Amino acid sequence: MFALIDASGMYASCEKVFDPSIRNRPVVVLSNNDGCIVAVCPIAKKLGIPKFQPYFKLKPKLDELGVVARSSNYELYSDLSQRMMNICARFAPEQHIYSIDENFLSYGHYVPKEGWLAHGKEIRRAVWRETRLPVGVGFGCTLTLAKAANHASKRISGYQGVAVIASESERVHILQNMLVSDVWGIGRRISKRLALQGIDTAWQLSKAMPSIIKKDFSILIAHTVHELNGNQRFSWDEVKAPKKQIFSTRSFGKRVTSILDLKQAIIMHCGIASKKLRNQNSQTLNIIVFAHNSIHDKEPFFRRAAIHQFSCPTSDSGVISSAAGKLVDQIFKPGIRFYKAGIGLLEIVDEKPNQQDLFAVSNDRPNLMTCMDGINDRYGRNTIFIAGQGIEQKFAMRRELLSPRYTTRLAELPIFRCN
DNA sequence: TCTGGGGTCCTAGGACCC
DNA sequence: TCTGGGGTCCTAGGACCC
Repeated sequence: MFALIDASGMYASCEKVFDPSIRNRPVVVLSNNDGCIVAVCPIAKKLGIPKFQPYFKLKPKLDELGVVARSSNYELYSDLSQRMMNICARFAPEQHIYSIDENFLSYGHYVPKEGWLAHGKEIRRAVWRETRLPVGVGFGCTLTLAKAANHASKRISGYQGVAVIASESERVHILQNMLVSDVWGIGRRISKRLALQGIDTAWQLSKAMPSIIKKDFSILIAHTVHELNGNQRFSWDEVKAPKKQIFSTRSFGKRVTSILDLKQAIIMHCGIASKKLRNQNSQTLNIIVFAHNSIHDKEPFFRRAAIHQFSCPTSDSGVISSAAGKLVDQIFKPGIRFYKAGIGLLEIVDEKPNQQDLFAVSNDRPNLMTCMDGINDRYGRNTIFIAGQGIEQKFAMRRELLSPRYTTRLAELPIFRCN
């Protein structure tokens, strides 16, 4: 059995934890640079506020409806996320953290003596008691069914936060009440094409012939059909597998026109991406650096990218940054108002501690990296960093509606007055 | 005044090779 | 009468996720 646990409207819920004054109000959270709405609390959802729309376009409507908007406060969300993940991990032998607000649990053949429903309720209670985050819990014998049950736990009436697919009747009931576009792995495009074949619900998709689905769509969608029928195709090891590519990209708070600013941004991304690389015990054989202006600006679209191949695999922030810095010289063009830049590590390999190569000399300093990661894990990201990323970044993102970092900064601790 | 997210994986098609 | 291979690498774009 697998479980999928996720926090509903995670970012918006986090904002409510330490600010009682907005608990009963509609709240939305914005993406980087206050660009788009990326999280909507249940009250705002009922008002019909859509996700992934530019904030400035919706602002008049939000003001009219009295919706509270907040900038993304990642420091707060990642801290609460860690607490939530730690609590969930207590309930099963294995956990996979799928995103900041979602995690899978794998139970193997274990069956809780209180039953799955009671077990799910206990997880929900524990997370609520210890973090004040509302979570949905779904159980199923495949990852896709666990996802479906999780969806049902929040969207189908009668479940109140916990849904279990352990019997045929429950499977049928949930899949029949679920749109095909809500199935894990079925997005907007595919569901439109499925609709042309008369497939509108998850149940109808589960009844389709996998061989025909494979021919008309892809092997992945055919796997999904099997998974909906309780036949596992997406394995635990696969979802836990290390990433094959790692990207770090961001739009700037204001347009960047100087090569120094662009270099600082790129080197900052190298720090973020190489840390992710080390966290999964991998190394990379190459790096791509890219930057472009905005399609919304008046100038013609400009985008350039450059790739560097390393002579031997590396995960050293310094080695990666210095290669990236040279690539910036290749892609920079004076006069371009850069809107976004980033890097990608494209060819990722497993770390081999004692790899011998007579001709390629590694410049990696694993001890230094371990030390740097240790300090940053303990004292917070960017306690120490590669100097090339600059100390005061002029292009830093706009976050005009930022709430305090209640749980990670002493100076920003919440204070409640009792009368 | 101006403003438009971030990440991962896959595939089709072009360019090139023999 | 009509017909023409097979492989690798790279890139842009599509699709999905949250």
